[in-house]
Amino acid sequence: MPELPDLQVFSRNLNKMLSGKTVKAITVHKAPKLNVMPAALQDTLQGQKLSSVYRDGKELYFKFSKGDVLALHLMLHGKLFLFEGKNENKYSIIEILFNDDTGLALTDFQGIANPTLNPPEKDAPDADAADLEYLKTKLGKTKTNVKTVLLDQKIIRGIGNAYADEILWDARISPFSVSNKIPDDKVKDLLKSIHSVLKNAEEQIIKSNPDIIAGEVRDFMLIHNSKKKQSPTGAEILVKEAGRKTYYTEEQELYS
DNA sequence: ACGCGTGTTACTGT
DNA sequence: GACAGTAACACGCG
Repeated sequence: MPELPDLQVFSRNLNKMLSGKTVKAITVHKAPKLNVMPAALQDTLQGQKLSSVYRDGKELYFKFSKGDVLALHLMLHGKLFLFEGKNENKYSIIEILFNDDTGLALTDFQGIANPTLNPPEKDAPDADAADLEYLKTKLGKTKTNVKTVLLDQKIIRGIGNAYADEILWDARISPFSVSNKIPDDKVKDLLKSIHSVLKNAEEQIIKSNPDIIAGEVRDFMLIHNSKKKQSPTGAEILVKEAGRKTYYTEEQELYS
């Protein structure tokens, strides 16, 4: 369930806690989508020092001293746990044991969180880094509603269902707006909101959960929040059910 | 106690 | 081919 701001905070905390440690062993418990054989993964990473941990799109990247990267995608329910000695966590996907006998385990009861060794570089910019020209061009090319575009990881990476709603409310654009009908100055607002909503969320999470490495924090959400009935400016919050839920208000302009 | 929720892929239908 | 809609993964949490 974690989204970009959560992952950003996890990555910073993991970087602080783990970088500098050397890999003693990798154990693959259940990772049918892993792109290499478990033995090859172990061979590659064993003995390498963890140089840094960072976020890339919705994945956590663990970069090692020889340049290899292990990417972890948490999907809906992936959770990270630190352990000492032996990993006792249920639903383990993969675990990394370090030379000092501490380790990191990725778990997922659904079994869909997945590791990738040396993932190919992605074309789509991260939400943090997307610029206005790019966004204008991409939106101009599609008739899909704008929320679908924000969620499309091939266009812009890192935004999930909940933050898409927060961002669109912040920009006062209806999630059902037709992408190529949104005027340029509104696209500018949208980009501003992408950056500010995500940044603000990250700050809120750090403030309330400075050491978090798993789970999610969303009680500060203004619109995508089932506990709230009204937006901060007093409009009734509406909910549209379509697989994932979309929360919005009539304050948001519909371009169509 | 039971309903809600998150991402991705794969597939059907228009 | 573009786009919409749906199911599946299967449990933790409040």
